[in-house]
Amino acid sequence: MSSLAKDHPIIADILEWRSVQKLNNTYVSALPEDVNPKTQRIHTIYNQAVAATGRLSSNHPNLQNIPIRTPRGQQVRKAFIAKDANHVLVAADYSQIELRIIASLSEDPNMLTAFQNNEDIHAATAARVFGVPLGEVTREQRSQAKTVNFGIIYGVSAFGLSNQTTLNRTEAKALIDAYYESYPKLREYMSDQVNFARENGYVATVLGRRRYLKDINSQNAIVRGAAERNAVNAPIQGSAADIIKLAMLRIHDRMQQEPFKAQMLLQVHDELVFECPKTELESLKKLIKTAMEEAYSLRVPLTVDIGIGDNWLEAH
DNA sequence: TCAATCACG
DNA sequence: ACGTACGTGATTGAA
Repeated sequence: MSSLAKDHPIIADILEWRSVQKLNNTYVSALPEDVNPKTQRIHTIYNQAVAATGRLSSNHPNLQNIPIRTPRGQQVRKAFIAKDANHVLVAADYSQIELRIIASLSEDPNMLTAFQNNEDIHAATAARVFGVPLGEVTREQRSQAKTVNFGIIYGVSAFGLSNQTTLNRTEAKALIDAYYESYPKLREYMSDQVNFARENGYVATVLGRRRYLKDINSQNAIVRGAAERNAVNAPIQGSAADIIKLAMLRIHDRMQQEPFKAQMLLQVHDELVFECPKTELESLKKLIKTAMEEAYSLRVPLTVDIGIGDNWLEAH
């Protein structure tokens, strides 16, 4: 709760101490213990049947939550390096895959147009909800639109949005209302998902994987509300998981065929990390980008950003 | 053993 | 009037 930081200097000090403590105890001190003496590498375990949406999860150690957001955290990520000077790390991540999926599934014309025109979706959303030209969107407006875009996927309320922003509850409600005015078919799609779940007891991803929602007709409004948010979120998060898994299979197949010496090392929900001999770099990049972008056809393009580096931080 | 906290998407 | 943003895993300290 950084909101109290201005009330007394000790608040900021405590928060900083906790953050340093977290980074040290969870990563800096712990990860060296996980280095396999034989391979001199850290090996994680990917679980295919843990997450309710169909995502992978990672443990022993979790390599899907390596820090990146703060400068100290970035120093941790920098420690993940290619095996020698002849190799680099390649990081390939889907751009806005969950919003593209909701645009495609809802068939909302305005959101489809934004992605088909390859617009900055958060700026485009801000322009619509605040009724200003795209070029006049302020940093603050884009930031608020971004928060709503993500919140929508989770089923945020005006209360939740007001806690997440500087907006009060009335302003947050106005923003959410303006959002649904801008993307009218989103609301329709979301209520269709909830109704489907009420009648069938489950929702499904693009590949047909189901999440059963036993509480969707609960008498308890709190429990029912959570299930309703799951009904909206699970097909989106789960379809993204389906799509990256298809991409991983295609990439693996093609790497075998060629064959490439490069290795697929990590999956972090919308990102794949590879270790690649520098000699293979250009052809591998092309393979990855094509396979990921063509893994599954939606009503909008899927786009993938690829970065290269001696370490995982630089590869972003 | 469990809840709180915080790291990630 | 009610409570109130999805999915994970690791660490910590109280019960």
